Amino acid sequence: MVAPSSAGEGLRSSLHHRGQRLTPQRQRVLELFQRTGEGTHLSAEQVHQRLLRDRARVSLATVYRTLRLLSSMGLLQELELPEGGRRFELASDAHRDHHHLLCIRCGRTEEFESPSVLEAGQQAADGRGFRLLECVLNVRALCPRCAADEALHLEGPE
Amino acid sequence: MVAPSSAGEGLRSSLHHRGQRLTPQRQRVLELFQRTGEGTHLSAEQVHQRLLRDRARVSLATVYRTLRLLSSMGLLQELELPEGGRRFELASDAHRDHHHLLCIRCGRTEEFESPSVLEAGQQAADGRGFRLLECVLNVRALCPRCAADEALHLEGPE
DNA sequence: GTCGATGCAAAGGCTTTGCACAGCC
DNA sequence: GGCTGTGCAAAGCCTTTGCATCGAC
Repeated sequence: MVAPSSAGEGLRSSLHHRGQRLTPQRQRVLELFQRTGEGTHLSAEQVHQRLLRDRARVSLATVYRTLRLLSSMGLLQELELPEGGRRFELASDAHRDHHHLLCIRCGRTEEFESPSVLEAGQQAADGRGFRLLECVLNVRALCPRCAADEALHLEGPE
Repeated sequence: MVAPSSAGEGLRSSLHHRGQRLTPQRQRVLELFQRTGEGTHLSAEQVHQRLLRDRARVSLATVYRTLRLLSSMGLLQELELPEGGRRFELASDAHRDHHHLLCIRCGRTEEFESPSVLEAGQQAADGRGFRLLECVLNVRALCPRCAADEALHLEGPE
C-alpha cells in the first residue's frame, strides 16, 4: 500500500482523542483536500466523484459523514455560498482571513485576502466577548461581463 | 410610518416592467419584511407562518416563488448562514455593509456594521472590475458562554 | 377576455439514517 | 474480538414544478 502521509498521522491521533478511528476513507477525503490545495471548494458530490476517479472505494454516505466529521474537528470548513450549494474546503489559519468575490449572475468566484477585514471581525468579536474562529467576507457583485449584460437588458428600476 | 400603499406602488411598477403582476400575496410578503425591519432573517417557512397568522391566504409554494422573485428584483436578499438554512431579509443600501457575528455552537447571531469592511470589499471589487452589490462579513465565533463551556469540557460528544 | 399567478400535491435534489457486515485497534 | 465505520437503500428535509383554476390588468 501507499505510505500514509503525515496527514494520516495527525488525523489518526486527532481521531483517537475522540475515541474514533482512522479509516482509509477518512484519510482519502482529507488527502484529497490537501492535494487540491486551500482555495478549492468541493461539494460532497464532487469529493465522491474525485475519490472514485482515484479508484478509492467510498460511498457517498460516507463522504457526507466524513465531511461532517472533519468539519467538526476543524480540519475542514463549510463555505457559505448560497448560490452554489454546500461546499467544503481545507481549514487553515491562513483562512481565518479568507474572502470571496462572487458574481451572483454567472457564479464566477474570486478569492482575496484583507487584513483590515480580519481586524474588523476581531473587533466585533472582542467587543461582545466572542472568541473569533473565522472571518469570511462574501462580496456579492456582478463581474464585468454580467454587469454589461445587465446594463443592456434592464430598464432602470428606481 | 410606512404607508402600506407606497410599497405596493413601487412593487407594482417594478413588476410591470417585467411583464408581471402585483398580487396580494406578493404585496404581503414584501410588507412583512418591511414591517419586521431590516435586521430580520426569515426562512420561507417562517414567512409562511407569519402570513397565515396575519390571516393572509398564501401557500408555501407561493412563498417560495415570491421570495425568489423579490430576490431577483433586488428587493430581498438571501443570507449565507449555513448553520441555519436558507434565510431572506430586506435588501437596502444600508445592508450593503451588513455583518454577522455567529456563534457556531449555539447559533446566537449578532449584527454589526463596519465601514472598513465595506471599503475592503469595494476595493476588491473595483480591482477586478466587479460591480459591488453587497458585502457580507460572517464572523464565525464562540459566544462567551459557549467559549466557557468549551474551555471546561474541552471535548465531548455533541 | 387574456395571460400570468396561485394552490395543491407530487416530484426533485440533497443529505441523513437504519441495519447488517467489514475492518481498525 | 470488541466496537466503530462502511455501504446500501430507504427515509427525511426543503424546494421546485405540473396542472387546473383564479384573478390582475
